[in-house]
Amino acid sequence: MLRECGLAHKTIIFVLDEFDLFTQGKQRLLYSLLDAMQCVTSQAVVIGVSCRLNGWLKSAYWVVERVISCNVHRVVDVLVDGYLNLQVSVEILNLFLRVYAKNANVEQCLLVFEKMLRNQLLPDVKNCNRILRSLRDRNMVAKAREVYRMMGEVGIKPSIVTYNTMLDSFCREGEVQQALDLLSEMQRKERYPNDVTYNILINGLSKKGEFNLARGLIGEMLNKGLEVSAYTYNPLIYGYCEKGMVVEALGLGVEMEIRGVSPIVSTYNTFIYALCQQGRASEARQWFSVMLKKNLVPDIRSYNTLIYGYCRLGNTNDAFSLLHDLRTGDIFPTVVTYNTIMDGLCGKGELEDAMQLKDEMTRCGISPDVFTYTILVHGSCKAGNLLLAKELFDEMLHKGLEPDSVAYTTRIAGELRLGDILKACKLQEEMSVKGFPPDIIIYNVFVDGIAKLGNLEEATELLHKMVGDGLMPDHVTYTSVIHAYLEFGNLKKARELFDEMISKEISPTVVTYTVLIHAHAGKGRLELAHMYFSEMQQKSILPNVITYNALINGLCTYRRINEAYSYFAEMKARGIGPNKYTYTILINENCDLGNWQEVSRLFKEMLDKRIQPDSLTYSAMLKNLGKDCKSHAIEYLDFIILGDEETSVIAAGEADRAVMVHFGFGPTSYLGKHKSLCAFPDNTKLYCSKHDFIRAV
DNA sequence: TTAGGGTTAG
Repeated sequence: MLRECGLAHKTIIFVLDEFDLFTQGKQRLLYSLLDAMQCVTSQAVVIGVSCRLNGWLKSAYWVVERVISCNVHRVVDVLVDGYLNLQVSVEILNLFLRVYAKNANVEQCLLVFEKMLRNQLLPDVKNCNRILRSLRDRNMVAKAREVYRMMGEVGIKPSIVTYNTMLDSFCREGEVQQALDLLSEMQRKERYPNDVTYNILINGLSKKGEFNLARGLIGEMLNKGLEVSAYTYNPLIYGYCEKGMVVEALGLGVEMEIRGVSPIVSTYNTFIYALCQQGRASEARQWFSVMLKKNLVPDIRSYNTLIYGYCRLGNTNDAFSLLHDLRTGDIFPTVVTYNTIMDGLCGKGELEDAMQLKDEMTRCGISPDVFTYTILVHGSCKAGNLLLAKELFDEMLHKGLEPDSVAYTTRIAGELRLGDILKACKLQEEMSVKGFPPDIIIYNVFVDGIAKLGNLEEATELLHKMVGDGLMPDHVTYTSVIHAYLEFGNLKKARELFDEMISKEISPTVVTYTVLIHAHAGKGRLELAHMYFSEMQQKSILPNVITYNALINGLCTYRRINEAYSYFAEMKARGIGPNKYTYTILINENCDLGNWQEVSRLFKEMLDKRIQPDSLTYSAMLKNLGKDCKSHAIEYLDFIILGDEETSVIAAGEADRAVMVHFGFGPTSYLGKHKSLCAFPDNTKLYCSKHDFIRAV
């Protein structure tokens, strides 16, 4: 049964018989023995080792796991001191290394490793690799290098796994050159790289943006007849996507298929994420379908990513329908799923719906986390409901959730928006105490907040003072102050700050140029606006839809509509899609000019492009209608409303207000079921579906 | 390899 097998000083070593070990009674005995002996004497140690030849390691592993879970670490000392047969000691110590590595206890791993080496006991290379992997996962590359060196010194021959782990460590640190050096060393030692080696290097190179070198390695793999898999292509695809090079990424997808390499779920998830980030949710959805056609099962990440894509576009309806889809499958939504939709709702100003979703997730057993609260605090601030923001922040604290720097920053930005600089400063001090020293973002929040409140000099001072905290103002800091000066009408001072920014070699961005163009064009300084517009392009800073809108708006304001139209054409030609702002600006101008046919054409064009007009678009169209005409429109509205159960609650007399209430609700479904909306003074008709019309009015 | 904080337009 229980055999005493060695007694030295106060140390007792027992060996358990395999048969007994697996009976429940014996397991209990072992536990109580461990407990008891630990209480009686700290040096009392139990090691159960099955001495049967078949499967003895498994049983011993089981015992070592228990010994470790009972914190009887001193067993190691007994073993290295040589109380047991050397061979058995090494085997058991290897088990300790294995269990410690499995428990991610790097400190104990290193301790055992070093003790073994000091006593000329050589650990198995597999366990050395386990230690190296733990160190890699903790980004302890220097220590990993030391272990690797010690292995060499005592003559533990590295395996291919050793090399691959070290290569991965170097790559994760961004030390691709060191990785390549090690590759040469491998080849010198005739340790030939395998597919994993190449995959790791391709990953490292892709992260550095060295796409051509990475692609070259794929070529090398093929030449050597090594297996090229999705794990080879994924890092490269991910690297391209991260740089926004979706065309190249998708091209690699095609290349994979040609070479007979099957993409896996994560490959498609990468495509989906990249497309969603660029606002191309419909294309992302197509990849989702491709995945299904290939009998691959989308995971929660696929769903979360696509939901994110829809939310980015403000399309929360499709996001909700995906939430429903995944529930009907075997996949369960996570806190990320809910947070994503809640952020989408907040972005549209639908705070109440977001709050409801918070209740719903709680009912489903998913606890709101710091992200959830930050999203809602941000949403409440945006909606101007600072009281709710405070309540939510406090609720987060009461639940024992620790706000991180993002949560604090969000709250501070809210206080500043409402003008409470003192409260903002207090929160910032609290943040510092909690170990979040001011970063560039918190400075930018203060600079922008203070500037927007009209304290321009104070903001400028803060911009110059942050250097004292070791933080350099960046393009956002300068853009904020420049923007504030422009808004308060001091164009000259704004231009001076812009020059200062350039002289400090802080590169302006499209946002910087856009605020300058917007202000100058809006104030009739069209030549300067044009100057900035061409200057940015000389610097390869590409204008976006907002830049064009700023220009078009200025040109319209100063009745230079032909030039406005030529920019309108230019942006389309450059693939920059006009949005609801662009159309509203042009519709507004054409209404002022009485070009009703053009208004009608523009309105139809935007609906055709599935761009949802909002209250300002409709106000622009309705503002110049004669009273008769307006009442005609409202009569028509009544006619439609009366036939519609859902909206019939709106009293006919309140139709005008109802118009405003229903503006901007959800996506327009322009189904081509035309009905006339209203007639302009020259009898031009505006057409849209009944559905749109109700939304509009 | 999915979610949150800072600068832009009607």
